[in-house]
Amino acid sequence: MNEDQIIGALGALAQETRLRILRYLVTKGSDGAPAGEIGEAVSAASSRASFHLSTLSNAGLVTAERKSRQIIYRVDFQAMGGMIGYLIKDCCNNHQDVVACCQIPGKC
Amino acid sequence: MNEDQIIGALGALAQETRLRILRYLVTKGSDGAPAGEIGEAVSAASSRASFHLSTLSNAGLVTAERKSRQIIYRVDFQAMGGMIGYLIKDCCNNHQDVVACCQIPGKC
DNA sequence: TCTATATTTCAATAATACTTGAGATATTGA
DNA sequence: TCAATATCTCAAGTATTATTGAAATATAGA
Repeated sequence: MNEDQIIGALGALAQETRLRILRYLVTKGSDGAPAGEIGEAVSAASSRASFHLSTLSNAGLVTAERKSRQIIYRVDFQAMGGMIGYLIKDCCNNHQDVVACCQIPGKC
Repeated sequence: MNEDQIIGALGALAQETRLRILRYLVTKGSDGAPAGEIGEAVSAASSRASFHLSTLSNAGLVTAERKSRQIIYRVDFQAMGGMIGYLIKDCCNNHQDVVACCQIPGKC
């Protein structure tokens, strides 16, 4: 992941509706969820949900797969891991305070 | 860390100049660096550096301490860890693909 | 083919964020 | 107190992003 991708991914998550969409999709795991259900879950009209879903998709954090009339969105956990790994390693240089927060359950 | 704080922190990092400032400050560790030096390091005029530094500071990701005429900025590694820990735990629910990226050196 | 469903795209508007340069504030030392 | 240094604040202009509702596209089934 390069700097532009990281900035895109961080920017994609730095928005209330999109962060909620991502968290909702995390609960759905590999099943994912269709756009309509996602919009309802985060109380967003269809065009608004679509806009935010494509922002997340452009940032590479979610995938989209058409299944008949619906489009199923899923979290790309590898991409999330890539972004978070970049923050820990490249950005924070594995600083012990950061690593501790990420490894010790209940800490931070 | 609550949702608003996370969004603030993510938004603060989702900008080229600020991400570079943070990375520069990481290399400076607990010594930190004064605003002028930071601005020079990222090729930003003083008012621009000041704007981005206060954005990072408002987000809680860096601290500011006046030392005579200079203001020394430092990364708040605990805050960085808090943000990253939130992403791993609360947001991604400790999904194995995410955790693997963060723990296995060289992975992702 | 017609109709209903699911989602996206578009245009207009509103809200936020970024950059620039000028001027203000804080601190130090002569 | 005065001048120099370091940084911040402000206002104006520009750019980017978000919201809304209407219209377009894609798919499925009668």
